[in-house]
Amino acid sequence: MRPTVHDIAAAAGVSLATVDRVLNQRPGVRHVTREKVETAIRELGYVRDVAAANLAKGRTYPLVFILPASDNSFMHGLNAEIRQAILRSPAERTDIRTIEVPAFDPAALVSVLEELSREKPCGIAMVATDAPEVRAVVDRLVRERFPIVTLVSDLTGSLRHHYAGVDNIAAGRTAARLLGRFLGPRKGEIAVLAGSMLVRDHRERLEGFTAVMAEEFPDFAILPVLEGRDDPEIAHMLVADALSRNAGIVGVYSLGAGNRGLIRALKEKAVDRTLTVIAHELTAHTRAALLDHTIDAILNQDAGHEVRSAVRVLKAKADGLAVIAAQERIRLDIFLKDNLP
Amino acid sequence: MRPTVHDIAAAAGVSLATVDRVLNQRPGVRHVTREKVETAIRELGYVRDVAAANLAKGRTYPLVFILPASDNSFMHGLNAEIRQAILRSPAERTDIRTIEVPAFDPAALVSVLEELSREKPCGIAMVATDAPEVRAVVDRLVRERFPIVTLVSDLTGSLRHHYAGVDNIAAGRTAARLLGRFLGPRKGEIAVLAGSMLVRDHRERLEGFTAVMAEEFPDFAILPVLEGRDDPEIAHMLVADALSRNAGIVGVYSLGAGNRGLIRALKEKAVDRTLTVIAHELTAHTRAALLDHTIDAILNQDAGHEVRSAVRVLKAKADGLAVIAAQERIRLDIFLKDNLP
DNA sequence: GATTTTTTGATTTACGTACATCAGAATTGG
DNA sequence: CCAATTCTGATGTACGTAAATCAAAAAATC
Repeated sequence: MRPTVHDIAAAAGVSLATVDRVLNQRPGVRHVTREKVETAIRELGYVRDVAAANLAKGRTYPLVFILPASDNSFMHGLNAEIRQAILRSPAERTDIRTIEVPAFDPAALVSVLEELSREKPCGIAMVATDAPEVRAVVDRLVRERFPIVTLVSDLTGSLRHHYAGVDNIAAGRTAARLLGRFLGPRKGEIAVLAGSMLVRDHRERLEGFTAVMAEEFPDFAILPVLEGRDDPEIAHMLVADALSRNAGIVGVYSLGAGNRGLIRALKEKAVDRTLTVIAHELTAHTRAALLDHTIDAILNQDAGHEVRSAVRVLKAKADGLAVIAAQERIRLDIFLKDNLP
Repeated sequence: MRPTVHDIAAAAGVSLATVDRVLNQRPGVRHVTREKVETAIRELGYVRDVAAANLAKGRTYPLVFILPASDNSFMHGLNAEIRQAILRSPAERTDIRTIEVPAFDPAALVSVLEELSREKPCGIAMVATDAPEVRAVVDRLVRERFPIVTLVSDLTGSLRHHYAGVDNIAAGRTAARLLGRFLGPRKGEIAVLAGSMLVRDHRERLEGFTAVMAEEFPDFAILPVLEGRDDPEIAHMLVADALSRNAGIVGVYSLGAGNRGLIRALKEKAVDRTLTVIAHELTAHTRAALLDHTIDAILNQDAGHEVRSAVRVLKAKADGLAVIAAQERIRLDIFLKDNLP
């Protein structure tokens, strides 16, 4: 049986009230007495029963998710997963709210964070825009003991407690190796379609991708990056144009969103040649394209896992508890035609 | 605020005691009264606060994990993860025990299950040996309302509530596509190293593998399966022998354990030729081999996820609650050199 | 209609913790 | 040594549920 407050009161030779004062850092305990209690806590290995404590306190965990107002299927999926988490709120004692901020707008993000610092939710999950001024506020909030996790996109060198997202450099490297190996001895050019080089995840994917291509598959030439702004129309235009003008393209890496346009361009322009294509994010469109061999592999991050992980981590941090690191690691999913969920 | 028992008592116009009788299916409630209460429960959307209930009941979840006594690194890892889960028991109110049974021995498994049916744990997780007599007991236990999940290896056509493991046919298919694509236009023979064809997971992996090879990469000839009994020594001998005698081998698929022996054989015999190798299970050895290019890809199932998922599912089933299906799906991890954890 | 049986209500205690109150003890300052 | 202050103990209530007891009411049986 795990020890209770009564046990530590008895062991320390003090009353329940004193134990309570120590546990909840209330004033009015002499230093020596506090030490006695803390010793007993350590020796008996007492850990507060969080469920009982939450029941007594009527505690809920007010959490805020800050998301960019981006209209792409990944963000829609992320939103949907947050709604699912909200549906589970009663059982998990969470109270989740989302705030939308303009995408790629550090100032907007900063002002939202400033405002939240007054409101005092017990945790913040944010899709970070990677800018120094954002890092500054985040670091300040962390020092003020706000649990903060970054979601999907991390904040370079900040003090955030946790990052619930994939390692995008590793993702880019993986894409490069898959593409290089799939292409084998063929030579040629490789087109890269990104959303915007202003986004950290895209920059990192590209960085990992070019690094491995250069190190291990130097026979391929990487064409200048096409920036599709995560928009299917623009992506379609850019890719169709590139394919028309350049017969030497043997591979495509799409590291952002807007894959609907990419797929359309591939179907129009690449019927005759065999192109190897790797894309990010599993959606209805990319799934269909994988099944009909338009795409060869899909790299994916599971938004549901990311949201659930963020919630678990924030709750744990709010209670000062440890997390299971392996459980909270967000994995890069690699989907081929054969292992689709 | 979510409704409590008091609210449904008031709404149904009955006393707390009656509500309690209905909720905990105690006798002594007239049919009409029970219906009134159940209507109120539905209309108010009442859901029992599991934490409070467990506190009141002093409930713990006695769980049993039945594992084969196999001496390979995957099973050691699985055991280690169960020990981790046992360390978390106090916080999770679980009470986990493991039972070892001889591997591939349906009779032993059946007798353990029979015994457990008397002991009445609140859930059973088992690495199933796929035999009709095992299925028969499992189905009987499920009908007697025992929560049962299969772990790592499933039980064909049984009524088990859940399978916490990967889809091994999909794993084999994925291995085939990776191997086929990595090999590209090269032709040649492919060696397959398995543990034993008596194990369902190995059979399924092979089935998936040969299916995709035949459909999509018919230019490769698959050599007769080498059965290494998951033993590094035997594996080493078999693979070394195959490589010596057959210069046409271009690829190797290792779908079982004993990869230490495989790796040794590859380093001895395949220095001169470029072999493409795909193996299962990420261990210290396979990881090192992936990093030094002896192995090209590793397929993996995360034992930690499997154990935690099994525990979550069993607890939920014991309480008659729903699980988050997407969360409990065990994914096939594909590791290249670049996305190792 | 009286009796037995079944159903229902009212009340209490408990789980482990939080939090508040008040009285009494120990300590400190003068 | 007394007063003021600081600490500590004792006690009670609460959270939402479980489980038990006993009395009272309702229904079923004869």
